[in-house]
Amino acid sequence: MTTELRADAQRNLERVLDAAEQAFGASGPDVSIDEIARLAGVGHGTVFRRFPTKDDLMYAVIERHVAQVTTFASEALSSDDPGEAFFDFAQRAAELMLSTPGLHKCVVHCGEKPGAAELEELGSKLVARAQRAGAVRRDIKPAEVGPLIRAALLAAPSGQGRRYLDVVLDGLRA
Amino acid sequence: MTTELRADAQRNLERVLDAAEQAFGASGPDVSIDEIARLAGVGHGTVFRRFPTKDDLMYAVIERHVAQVTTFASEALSSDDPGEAFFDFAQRAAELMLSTPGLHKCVVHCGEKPGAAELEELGSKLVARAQRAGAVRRDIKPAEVGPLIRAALLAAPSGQGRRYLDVVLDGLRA
DNA sequence: CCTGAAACGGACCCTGCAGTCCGTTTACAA
DNA sequence: TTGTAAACGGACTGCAGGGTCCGTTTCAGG
Repeated sequence: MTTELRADAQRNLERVLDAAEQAFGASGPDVSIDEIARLAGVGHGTVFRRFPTKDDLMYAVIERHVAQVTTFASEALSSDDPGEAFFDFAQRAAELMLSTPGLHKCVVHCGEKPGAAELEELGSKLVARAQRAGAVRRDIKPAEVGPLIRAALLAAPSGQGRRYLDVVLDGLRA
Repeated sequence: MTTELRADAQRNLERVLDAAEQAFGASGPDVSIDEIARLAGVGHGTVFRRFPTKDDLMYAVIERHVAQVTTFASEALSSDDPGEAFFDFAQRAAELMLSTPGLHKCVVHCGEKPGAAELEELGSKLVARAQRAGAVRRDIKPAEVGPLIRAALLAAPSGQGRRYLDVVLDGLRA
């Protein structure tokens, strides 16, 4: 990819992103940059050189996860059972979310979407297809599905995420 | 009630509570005490004399609302259609929550429950009764219902709260 | 090596906010 | 009216966290 960077810079960039992912994922948007820098074994000036703003760093971390979920979505789209594809996708995406509870709060904090245009589109297709197939209720817009699921997982008191998700998914069925 | 207070103190106490309710209700737990004091037309020292800690103030505000919801619950318990009672109650409670979106975040912030023991109990009865009557799915614990509904409303992008609630309530039906 | 540019990291600045203190004001009772 | 205890409110403190600066270190090409 972008390898216009000096070797040490590249290395530190990765360390910072890893640390940030871990920290934000565990504790949400309120972790301090100092904490992240400490985790990364780096001065906090170094963090700010790469990401002029705390929010920029958060965006970057979220983008990584969004990319992951996006591949889930495109895989699901290649399945030929629309209903099953949708619910399986939701399951997998939720799984990922459950492993990094703090990131939800970050997403909320960011007025949503860093680089989610593509995911948005794939997701919409996925939902629309499932609705056409009669597997998902019609009175809901594709864009609302994500927030709803995220909300359920957010409120789930650790360990209960699965059951909360089930309730919401059942609520989405036609 | 507690009228061991000088007249002006009593008056200011109410102003502070009103202002805090409005501020927390609108913007969540991050509003500053200064802002609340300003809204109440009071020095912020006055706020701290009554509520030694910001969290204490938040508790007080939440307690008010909890009391309100508790009366809803006890009214619902006196109805003789368990299913309808439950879903009506949820509707009314949600209505109240929707009018003060920031308060949810406060509740989350407070590690839950300030004075919710009674509500907890009434709510549990309400849910259990509805489950016995076959109106609500059995694989959910009464204590989980509140958080689930709160979550859906939290994630709803203003105006959509109603639809989100419907999804969750449908998910709860047997 | 040697050298210049790039990267480093911690000292530093600044803002915002929770919580304290104390001199002044106000309610109320005698 | 007046004395006093309660209440007031704003100045002040301490701290945490975001963001900047710059002297020092490290990489990489010649």
